[in-house]
Amino acid sequence: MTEETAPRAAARRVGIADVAARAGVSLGTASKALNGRGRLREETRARVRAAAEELGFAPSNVARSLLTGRTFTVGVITTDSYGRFGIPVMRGAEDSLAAGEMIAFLCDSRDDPIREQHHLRKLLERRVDGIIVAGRRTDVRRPLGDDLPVPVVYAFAPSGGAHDCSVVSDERGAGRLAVRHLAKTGRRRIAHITGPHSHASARERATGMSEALAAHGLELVGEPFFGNWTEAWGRFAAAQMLRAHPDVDGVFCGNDVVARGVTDGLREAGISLPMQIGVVGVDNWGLVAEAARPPLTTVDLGLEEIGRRSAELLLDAINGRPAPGVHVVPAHLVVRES
Amino acid sequence: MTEETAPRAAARRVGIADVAARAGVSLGTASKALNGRGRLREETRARVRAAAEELGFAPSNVARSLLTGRTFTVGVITTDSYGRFGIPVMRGAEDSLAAGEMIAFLCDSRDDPIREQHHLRKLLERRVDGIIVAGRRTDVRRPLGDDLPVPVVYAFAPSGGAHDCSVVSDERGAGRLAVRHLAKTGRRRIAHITGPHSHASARERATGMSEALAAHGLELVGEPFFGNWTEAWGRFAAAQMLRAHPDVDGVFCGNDVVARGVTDGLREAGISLPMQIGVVGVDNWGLVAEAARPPLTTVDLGLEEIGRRSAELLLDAINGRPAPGVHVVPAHLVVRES
DNA sequence: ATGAAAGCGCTAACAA
DNA sequence: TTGTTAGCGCTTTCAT
Repeated sequence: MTEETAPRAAARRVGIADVAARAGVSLGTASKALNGRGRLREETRARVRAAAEELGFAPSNVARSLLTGRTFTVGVITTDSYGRFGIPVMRGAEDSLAAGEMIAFLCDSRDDPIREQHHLRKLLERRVDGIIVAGRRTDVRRPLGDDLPVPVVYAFAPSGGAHDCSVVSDERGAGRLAVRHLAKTGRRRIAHITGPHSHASARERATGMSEALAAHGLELVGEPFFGNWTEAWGRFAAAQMLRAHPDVDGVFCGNDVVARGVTDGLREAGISLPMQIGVVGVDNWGLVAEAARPPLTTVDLGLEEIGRRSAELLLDAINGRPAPGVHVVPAHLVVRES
Repeated sequence: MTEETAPRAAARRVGIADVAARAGVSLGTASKALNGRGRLREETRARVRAAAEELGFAPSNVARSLLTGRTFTVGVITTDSYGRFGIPVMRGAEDSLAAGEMIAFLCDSRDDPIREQHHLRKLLERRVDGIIVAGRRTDVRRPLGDDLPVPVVYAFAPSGGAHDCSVVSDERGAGRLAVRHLAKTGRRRIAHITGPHSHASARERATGMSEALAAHGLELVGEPFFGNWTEAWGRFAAAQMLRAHPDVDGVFCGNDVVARGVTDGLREAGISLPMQIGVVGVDNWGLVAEAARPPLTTVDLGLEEIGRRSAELLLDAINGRPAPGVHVVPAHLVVRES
């Protein structure tokens, strides 16, 4: 067998005992030195640290956890297969967690309650310190379970449980921001093209829109166009709208995908954007908003911030300071060219 | 304090000792009963199981791990912030891992080696059984570290390490499949619009394309259009191409985003698709491919399969059957209307 | 300032 | 068939 093909021998695991031996101290002393506890001579501390360094010692979190009862680990259960909403939320959560030296298990429940319970069990067996449940719809969801031994924070999709902690986006605020922008840029005849009426987000955004319209002394042109969250629907509805209300000068779209369809539909109908009609979407989904012609002005729901807040609230709860209730993360406008 | 506002008391953790007590057996017996080892009367086994069930007992994986040295946990380090490539790979990996009752820690290195080493250390401290490193470019990457105490599998971005195990997509095969499809549907004057020449994937796909063209006795029309992975580039290049070679009847695009730009560019130049020109992309990125007009025929690189294979190979390595080398996952054509 | 020893929750070898 | 016991790798009293 040549050097070339020989599999590398697995490195033996170095324990704190090895470090202690090399530094010529007892096991307990080594522990104190490495963790900065107890009273030790600075020289000893340094010697131990050096030994640990040389040996490439990585303390076993599992042994430590067994003793302390904390794993510095949380579980994130996402219902949307790492989709449009779960991803930014996860990224934000990881951000906050890393700051607390914690790390996250990722589980995808695919919206299946059975799978969700399975993952819950796996997480509990691993003694996570807490759990974040990230949904994909803004509609209220059933709690993960009752009487769980660890705190839970619901992100994006709020829990229906009375004492639960949820972090959600400001859907109404998004509608208000969008319309306020249209009004401020001089649009007076505003229409609305959005997704399914069965989605809470579509309804809430429309409600926010109505509030803002009223605040500006405006009225919606025609009825809202409820449809689905596709570009094709956006194009179709834009054409229809143009036929029914040729004098529209602003369109608030329920999300960016629809907005992109709307811009395409309008442009292909000979409208010049944003001169004749202003369009505003919701989501600030880079890929869609930036590829649209013109690039979309849109409302960012702050998904990453939802993730960050969720993780922070979870850490607080883990540390004995729970903050039950629904926490709303503000939305903000991202102005591009539409 | 009313029932309504009282915070729910944290449920006390139930241990195997509680189960044993309730079942009226010793601690060791309870363990055997629950794990199906040793010789026990079936009645006893049932009694213990029942007790565990009633108490909602969840065995502590951390205690078990300390003893057995296995955590049934792996780490996934992704370099692309859960982006276009990391996500499907992760989903596939989770798939395979769940089958082995394993669970994954997710870390996002953001392509920063410092952050990567930090995460590596955290994972090692938690005694993961193995690690998957998911990249975002197909270019070769530097190994995670040498002499690591656990097996590592590189997904998508192969490792440069001689004894390492990598799972990659078949970029050349993708180019070949695309051209073969164009040729089979009667296209004879084929052009190529793609991303940056600096990307290995752009070069490899072009190479595969050339091979397939040669196999069909065809020659590329003009030089390949190297640019960037954007729709705007696709539109621009399409117009340019049309001017230089008005008789083109097929375009192989380096990816779906470019392909979508190309279809828009061609359509807006008055070409009817797919009658006059056939277009094929690469990626099968649903969002893009399905929203294009017409929906894109494209090559799927099998990203989820890469994730699944990676996890399987990792599990094999963990179980003492490493399979070093570069494993190629085949691509396949997805026919839509373009 | 340092060492010795107990114990976290579980499994497995050995005794009964 | 069941009970008893010795650790897994570490932290943390309590002695020294």
